[in-house]
Amino acid sequence: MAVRVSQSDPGTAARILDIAERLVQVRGFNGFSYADVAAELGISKAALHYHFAGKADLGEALISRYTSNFAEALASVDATAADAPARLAGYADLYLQVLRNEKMCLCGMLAAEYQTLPQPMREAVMRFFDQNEGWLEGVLEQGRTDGVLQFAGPGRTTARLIIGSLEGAMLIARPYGDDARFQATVDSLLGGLIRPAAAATVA
Amino acid sequence: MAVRVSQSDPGTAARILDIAERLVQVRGFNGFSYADVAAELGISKAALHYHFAGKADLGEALISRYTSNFAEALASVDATAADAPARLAGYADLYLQVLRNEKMCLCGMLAAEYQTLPQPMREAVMRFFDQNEGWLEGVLEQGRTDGVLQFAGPGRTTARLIIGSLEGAMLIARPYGDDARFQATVDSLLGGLIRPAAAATVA
DNA sequence: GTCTATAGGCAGATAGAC
DNA sequence: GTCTATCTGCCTATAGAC
Repeated sequence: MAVRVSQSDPGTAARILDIAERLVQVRGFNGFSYADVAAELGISKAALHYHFAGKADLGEALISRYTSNFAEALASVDATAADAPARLAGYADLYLQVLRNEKMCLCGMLAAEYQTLPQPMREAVMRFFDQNEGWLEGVLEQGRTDGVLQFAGPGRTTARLIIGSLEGAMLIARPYGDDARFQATVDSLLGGLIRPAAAATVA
Repeated sequence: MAVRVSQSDPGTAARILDIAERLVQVRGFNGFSYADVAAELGISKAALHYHFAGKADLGEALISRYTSNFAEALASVDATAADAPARLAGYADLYLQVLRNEKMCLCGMLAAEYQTLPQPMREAVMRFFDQNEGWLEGVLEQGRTDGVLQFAGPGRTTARLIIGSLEGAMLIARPYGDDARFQATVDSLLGGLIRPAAAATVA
């Protein structure tokens, strides 16, 4: 009694989030229901409401966890990629992995449905993109300073171009079920940012 | 009696399409209902079913008309823009006009909801993107031949980059309600395609 | 072409037993 | 924590009168 968890069973809550996350990434927030999650998890709809009072709460939790997980992935790229070009490639690879599972980026999907989302979810979606912009801006400016990247204007603008291009490339590649189409688009985009002289160094 | 229209009243059908189109572009295909359209048009839901038997039929008609209208807009750009750079700018401006009305591209929105769409709508969505790719490819290859555009690889790949980047930039700019953000992204994208020397004088 | 009325189903959510 | 049962509301769609 002295020591106890302050929340509901993390195992079940996490499993709910896993299922709901995939459903949103495939079908959208307006394209899945509590019944879908309940059926897949093998519990009742009412039990879901115990863990997440309403769909809006579930949605907030989804974005929050997704953003945290993405931050970890970015830290991992920082830790393993040697220079800015490699970090950009690692960033694009995060998107490719999502597309390979026939999913859309969670927040890209929610951006499409933005006008139908409750306010807390809206704010959380924007925070995700803000986080991505900030990380990319840092990589881009560092790369330019190091002389391995080339682009005009502020890094923030090119960061936004990269995010938008990757989200849009995912959006369109998914109907065609064509990962190669996505990869070719990415190569074309990032190829224009890498200084030719430095390109050989990347291997 | 000898002469009569072969279809339902085009006026009402067109008005239904106008309202439904905007609703889909703002809220998504899974985010609006017959009741929304009926209320806005001031008729009953049952009357809608007279013009469009089911939601799927309405959806097909929406994409079909949107694709036709877009083709006309592309022809207009061809007719008014003097060279490839101007045509690319005109193309991007079509997207900006949509974003200004706080809407997403109809087919960009439907691409997000792709997995929930009936098969005929899926095919129509892809045809829209195919049309865009074809037009852009022509503009790009012509511009490269004329020495006013520069890009590596096949025109088709850069065409896909442009479509994806514009769709993605719209997708993300809309939550922020920031047209300038979109425009800056577009400038950054297209700026990399225009040959510096050729921008001022040709040959 | 448009209406009212309604069918039949699924949505998100709650009450209360266990 | 999970259940069954149920509520209320909205959804797409249809029947039949006008």
